Parts: sequence; structure tokens; C-alpha cells
Amino acid sequence: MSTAEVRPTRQRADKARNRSHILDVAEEFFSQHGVGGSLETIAKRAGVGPGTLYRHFPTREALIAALLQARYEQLFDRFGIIKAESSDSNHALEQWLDALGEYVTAFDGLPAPLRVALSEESSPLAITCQAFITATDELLTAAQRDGYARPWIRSRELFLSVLATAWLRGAALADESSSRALRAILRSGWAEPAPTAE
Amino acid sequence: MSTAEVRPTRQRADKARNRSHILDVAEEFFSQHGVGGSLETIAKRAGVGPGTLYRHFPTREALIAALLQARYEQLFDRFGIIKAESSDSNHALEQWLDALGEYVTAFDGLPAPLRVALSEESSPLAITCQAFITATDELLTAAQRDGYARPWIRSRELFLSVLATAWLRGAALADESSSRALRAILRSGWAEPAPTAE
DNA sequence: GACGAAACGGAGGCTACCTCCGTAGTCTGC
DNA sequence: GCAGACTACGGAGGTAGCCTCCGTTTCGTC
Repeated sequence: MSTAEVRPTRQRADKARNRSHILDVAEEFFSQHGVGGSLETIAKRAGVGPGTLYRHFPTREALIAALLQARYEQLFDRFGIIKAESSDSNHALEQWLDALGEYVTAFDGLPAPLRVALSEESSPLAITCQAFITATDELLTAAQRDGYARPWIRSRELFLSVLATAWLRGAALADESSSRALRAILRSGWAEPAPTAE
Repeated sequence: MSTAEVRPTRQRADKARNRSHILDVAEEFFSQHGVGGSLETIAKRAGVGPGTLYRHFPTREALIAALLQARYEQLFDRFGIIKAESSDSNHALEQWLDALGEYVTAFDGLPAPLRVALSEESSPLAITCQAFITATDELLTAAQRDGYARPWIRSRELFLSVLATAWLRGAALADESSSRALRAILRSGWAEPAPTAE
């Protein structure tokens, strides 16, 4: 039994086609209407019944998670680049948090489900979040080692803070100057205050 | 016409009674289920038809605003006390932000409508928010004058940050230590790093 | 007590969620 | 190619919440 032939049962072509098409439509629809948009409308636009949509993505979170999957790799490419090219660990962490903040605002209303996912083991978005925290931790630890980040900061809370800042941006304050001010507050929140004051 | 007798038309007793009863029920219901709970259920529990509820409170925001009204005065009492009793402007600002953070978590899910209200002139919650910002500004300015708060911080963004922190707490991270860590990050965000280092 | 106005209530239209099951489409083995 | 097995589809339909409209009730006044 241990080496049981699990039966290959290749996936049907129409299934793959539908899934991919639903994702395309959802990508566009969520971009326009935020992640709270009607799933039925997405199904309709994709030319499938609601049943099909729910079979592929049992919950809204599952659909969002699938959409993020694609961008996920881009983000981690960026992680690699930031790590490699940044002049110091301070700069690297800054860059990474910016990238994260951007990612997390890919769709309007995205921060909310991500926040929920962080407290629910089962959510398909949870795994994604965990990876973000792990990546953040790597850069944070380096920055702390070099005296750039306050030693008591933990990566989980840092990620949450980025999420919260992104949440504030959403729809509410298109205002660019507010947005910059909030980033600045967050930055002074984690950064060690210029110890090399001289 | 200028001194037109506007007709007193005393309010009907049943109207006042209903309004007050709806508020009682809503207070309890929102406490249990968050501000997203079903308005129809509230109407049912209050023993009135949905029409009556919507006549008194045309939107969910209006209902929430009416509920906050009561706590509002308590909060500003506290504001007075904090101003009067705090040893210094730093402490006062800290205390006030804590009080605000508490207020803003009176009900589960409250931060979200407040955030929206801040970008919509018309929301009945907007006036409330504006008062918070004004109060914050008074203490912030004092703290900045005394060198306790970074000079570039503005009260609007500070309030938003408190809101965001409260949003993170909601449902997601019952975790007490996370909550404290987030407060700490926010605090180092606005506070001037021990300028009296000597 | 009767009249006019104010307030009530709930039926009903709308939208969105999600499920269930008869039907249609796909793949496999021959 | 074709038959058979099985996978996946679609959409009808049940549920729930939002909000409105209008016939009816209740209140205050004269």
C-alpha cells in the first residue's frame, strides 16, 4: 500500500481551460471592483455557471489565493534582487517592506482577508502570509544585527504593520501625502534612531 | 418669514420610545456580533419592522454614529482628565492615544466604517472622527513643542495609525503580546527618541 | 370623540451566496 | 472510431440580508 499506484487520472482539458479563464476574468474584475466583488458576476463573465466557479474555488479566499500565486513569484524574485543589490541591510529592509506594501495592495480590499488569514490556520491565504513573514524575518534579523532596526521588533508584527498601512491606503485616502506620512511613521517605528549620530 | 414660527410639533412618544429601544438592542447586538451584524435581526429583536429601523437610522453608519454618541461624551471627559492630570505632554499624548484606541474598538469591526467615514464628507461618522483629530492635535502640538513628538507628525495620520492598530487587533490577533508590540511600534513611530539623552 | 398628521410594519423586490443533481463532455481501452 | 465510465458542467433554487413603499395604526390636539 505504501507505494500505491494513486491512479494518474490526467486532468481533463476543459477543467484546466475553465480554471484558467476564471482566473483571468477574476483578475480583471477584482482589479476594477476590489476583492469584495460579486463572485456570481465573475462566473457569468467567464461564461460558466456558479457551480463551476465554486468547484474550482470553494471560497473567495481560495480564488484570491490563486490570483496571488502568480504575483507571488514576482515578489520573491524581487526579494532575491533586493537582497543581492542593496548596499546595506537597512536599505534592504526598507525596500522589501515597500515591495510588500505594494503587493498587498494588488487589489482593493486585499488587506482584510490577509489579516483574517493570519489568525486562521486553514485559510488558503495563510501559507502565503507565512512566507512573507519568513522573508521579512531574514532581512529584519540582518538589519537588527547591524543596528539599523530596533532589537525588540518581530517580523510578524512588522508584516502586520505593513498590512495595516496598506489597509489605510485602500480607497480611503487617495491622498498621496498622507500615504507618505504613514510610511514615515512606520519607518521610525522600526528603525533604530541614527545611532551613528556622531 | 425670517422669524417664521417653525411649528413646534412635539415629537411623538412612540417614536422616541422606539428609537431608544432600537439603540439598546443594537448596542447589545453589535457588541456580540460586531458592527457588520444583520440590521433586520436588530429590528426583529427590538420588536419593530425593518421600515421603522430604517426610518430612524437610514444607514448602518447612522446607527453606529448614534451608538457612539453616548460613549463620545465619556471619551471627552477622559480627554479633559488626561489634559489636567498628566505630568507632561508626552504622557498625556500616550494616554490619549490609548483611550482613542480603546474607544475605536468599542465594537468589532468598527475601524473599517470609521476609516471610510474619514474620506467621505457626508458620513454621520465623519464629524465624530474630525473631533478626534482635533483633540489629538491639541495634545500632539503640545508634545511637539516640548520635544517629545517628532515635529513632522500630523494629527490626522496619527489618528489613522491608531485606527489601523485597532483594526489589526480586531478578531485577528487576540494575542496580547502582538497587541503590545504593535502599540510599541506605533509609539516609536511618533515619539522623539529620547532627546534629553544628555 | 373625532380629525389630521406622524409613525409603524411587513410584504416584496433586489442582489449575492452556495448547493445539488440531471446532463453534457472527455478520456480510455479496445 | 466507438462504447463505456467517469469527470466536470450549468443553472435552478433555497437562504439571507438590504432597503422601500404604502395601507394601516397610533398619537396628539381641538
